[in-house]
Amino acid sequence: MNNSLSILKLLSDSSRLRITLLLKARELCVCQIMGVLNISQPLVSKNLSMLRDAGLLESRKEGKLVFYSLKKRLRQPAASIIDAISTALIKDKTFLKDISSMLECEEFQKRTGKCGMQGLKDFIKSHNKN
Amino acid sequence: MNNSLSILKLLSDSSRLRITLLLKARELCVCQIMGVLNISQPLVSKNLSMLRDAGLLESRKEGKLVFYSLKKRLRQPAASIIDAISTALIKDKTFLKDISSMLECEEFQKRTGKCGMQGLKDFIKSHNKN
DNA sequence: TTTTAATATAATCATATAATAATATGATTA
DNA sequence: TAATCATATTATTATATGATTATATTAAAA
Repeated sequence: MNNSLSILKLLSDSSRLRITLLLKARELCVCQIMGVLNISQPLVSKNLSMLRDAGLLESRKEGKLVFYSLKKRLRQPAASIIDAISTALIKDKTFLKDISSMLECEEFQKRTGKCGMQGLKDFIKSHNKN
Repeated sequence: MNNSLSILKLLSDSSRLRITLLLKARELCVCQIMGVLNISQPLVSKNLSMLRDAGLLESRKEGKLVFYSLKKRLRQPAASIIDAISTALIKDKTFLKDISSMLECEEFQKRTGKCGMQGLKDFIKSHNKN
């Protein structure tokens, strides 16, 4: 029961749930996540390591960057819970905005060729105003 | 997203998850729940009203007693999350013990003919020692 | 080899929440 | 009607947790 409880507790936080749903769609590095969610870097790092410690995420280093992704084969009940939520949130406003911001991020990075935390944040901010 | 988050937060508490799983199996009154889980009456009442306010439970009065049960047709993602967890916990030690205590409660109440909070607690306590 | 960029960790603060104790309400029974 | 039982609510305390600031680490670039 403790395992189920800790999964539920992890996902019951807004930042961690949004991160989880983003990483279900695509592998992302820390700076991309903070750009998309517009939350501080330490908070992103802390939440990522909590999710990784619980066995939900895996990570790989690429130079300065650390890329995180949702594990392909999760244990139960994590797999079913995440499926249920992502199904329920398919048309959720916050989720759709996050995904949209993520795609904009990618485009931005292809153009600039680097992660660019501050530039990324500014980019997202100006994008969200429209 | 807020709805999903509040469901997750509600179920991420040990007492509330155990109550939810019990009520998935059977309708119970407040005193039965406190007897089975061995937690205080105010805590049971508070958690029950939180779960009911979130739309997970329904209740009916019968004299002094208030019986609670899990709604038959829950909304998503609550329905799928609860299904996932109860499936994952089918052989969970705590869950099985709770179910077993619940059945003992029933038998006790059939014999005595009343809810008998204190007697119930003592009964469960002595039962758990064996 | 100094910088700078990206990430992680530590310390702190503020808020939220679980749990308990005390009290109130409402319904049955003596 | 007084007493008791079952439940609900309120107040309070203790703990947990989210968020921020500051600092450390690691790697690339100047």
